[in-house]
Amino acid sequence: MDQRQALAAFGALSQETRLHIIRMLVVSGPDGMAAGSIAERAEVSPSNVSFHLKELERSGLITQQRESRSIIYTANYEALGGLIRFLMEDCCGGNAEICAPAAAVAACCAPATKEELQ
Amino acid sequence: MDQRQALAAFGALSQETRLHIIRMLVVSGPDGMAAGSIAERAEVSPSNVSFHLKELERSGLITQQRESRSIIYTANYEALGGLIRFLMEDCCGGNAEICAPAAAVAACCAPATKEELQ
DNA sequence: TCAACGATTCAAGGATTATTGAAATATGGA
DNA sequence: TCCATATTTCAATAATCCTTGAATCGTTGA
Repeated sequence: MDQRQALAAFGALSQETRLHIIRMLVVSGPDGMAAGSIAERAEVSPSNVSFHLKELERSGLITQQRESRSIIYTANYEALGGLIRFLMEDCCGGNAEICAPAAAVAACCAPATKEELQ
Repeated sequence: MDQRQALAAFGALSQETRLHIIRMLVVSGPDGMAAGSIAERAEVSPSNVSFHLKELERSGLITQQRESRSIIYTANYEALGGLIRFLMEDCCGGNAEICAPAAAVAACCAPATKEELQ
């Protein structure tokens, strides 16, 4: 993830509806969610959700794929991980005081595999 | 860090000049930087840097303190760490696939202390 | 082919954010 | 007190973003 992508991703996450959408999509995993379901659960109009989904896709945080009549949106785990990494390394310079507590949090809920730790 | 603060922080980081400022302030550490020095190194006008510094302060990512004629701005390490934590836990639900690689990065450059790992 | 469904696009309007330069404020020293 | 320095505030303009509802597009099944 380069700076250009990070700026777009930060902008995407700075809006309440979009942050809500990202959360839902992370929870729903690889199956993703149809635009209509997202609109319903986020309680926004179809055209409004479409606007925000486009913004999120532009930032690379989600991807779409058509499935019959529906369009299924899925969180891009790699991009989200890349953004966290950008925030830690590129933005905060790997500063221990900033990153160590965050790393501790991650270590608690999801220990990294050997491969990932190399 | 609650959602309201996180939204403001993401918005603050979504602008090139402000991201640049945060980077500089993280590097300069507890000593911080005077508004004038920031403006000079970021190559923006004093009034423009003042606008962005106010925005960053409003988001909680930096703090200010007057030192004689200068106003010194300092990165708020706690807030930055809190934002990373928010991104991992609240936004990404502690998802292993997303958080583990990021945790690995942090583990490389700045191992957490025993206390932080508890 | 036609109607219904799921979703996007478009245009208009309002709201927020960014930039600029001039004026104002606060501080310290002569 | 007066001037210079460091910075902010203000007003005006430009640019971007958000919301809304109507129109459009692609897909499916009758």
